Amino acid sequence: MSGKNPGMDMTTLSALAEPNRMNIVELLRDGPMTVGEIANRLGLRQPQASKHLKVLSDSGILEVKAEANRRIYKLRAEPFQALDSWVKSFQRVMEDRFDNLEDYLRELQNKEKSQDHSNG
Amino acid sequence: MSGKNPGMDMTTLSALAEPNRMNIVELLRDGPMTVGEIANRLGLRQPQASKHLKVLSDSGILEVKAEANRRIYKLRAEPFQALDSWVKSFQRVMEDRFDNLEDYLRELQNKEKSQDHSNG
DNA sequence: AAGGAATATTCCTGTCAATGAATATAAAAA
DNA sequence: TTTTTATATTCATTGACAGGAATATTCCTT
Repeated sequence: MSGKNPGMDMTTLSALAEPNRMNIVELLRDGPMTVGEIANRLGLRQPQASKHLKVLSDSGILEVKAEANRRIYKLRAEPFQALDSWVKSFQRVMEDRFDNLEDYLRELQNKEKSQDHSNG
Repeated sequence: MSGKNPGMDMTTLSALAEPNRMNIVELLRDGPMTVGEIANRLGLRQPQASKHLKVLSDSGILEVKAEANRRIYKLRAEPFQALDSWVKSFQRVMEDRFDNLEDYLRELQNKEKSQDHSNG
């Protein structure tokens, strides 16, 4: 219960941290697209495209709609919202304590003195 | 020149897409911290901590301040701003074409007809 | 029903990156 | 100057994961 909440879903990040997958995500800005179209536009082989799309779907970044033979992939809003709030929470923190570095240095100095080994 | 701008720096993402590094970043919400303190609090060995900190620094997520013996690491605002604008650009796009899926389906149908192989 | 198109899955292989252990470097303390 | 503290770096090992090739599956077309 002592919330050590990582907050951000790691699968989202690791899914995006791969060039081809990032390219897919960027491509899908243009709207929903079939596997074949994605593979063509990005110069990927169909199986690799499918694999990357699976990773992206599993992580919740994309969703699929089966249309007969085709599978149409499109972006999902949720993970981007999650990323957004995560980033914002950091921006807030950084505004506050923007440069407590000097405070921290003084803390360090004090600790030194409190555990002072010199015989005074 | 034909701007195929990935926009988002991949090193930022891949740096964050590793649990220990994410933990470090989360920990540094509390403010700047030395290597030893980070290692202790996260139960990491010092060398591993240093290595992860190097990755985070190289990617621009952290910056170091050398203070005598110690190295004090702290968060940098810039990569979070970059992430923020990247995410926002997506949110805008998704608001617009939120569900052009049906449009796309009709496009598909049309293409089928235009490249119709039946003898008319 | 047969053939073909679109997509997914499996298996293998190579590569990269995280880990552990040991060691190097730098500064502080004695 | 020797020792100790704090941190970085090197090297070898290992595990995860992306790519390639082949194949399975599903649906459409004829």
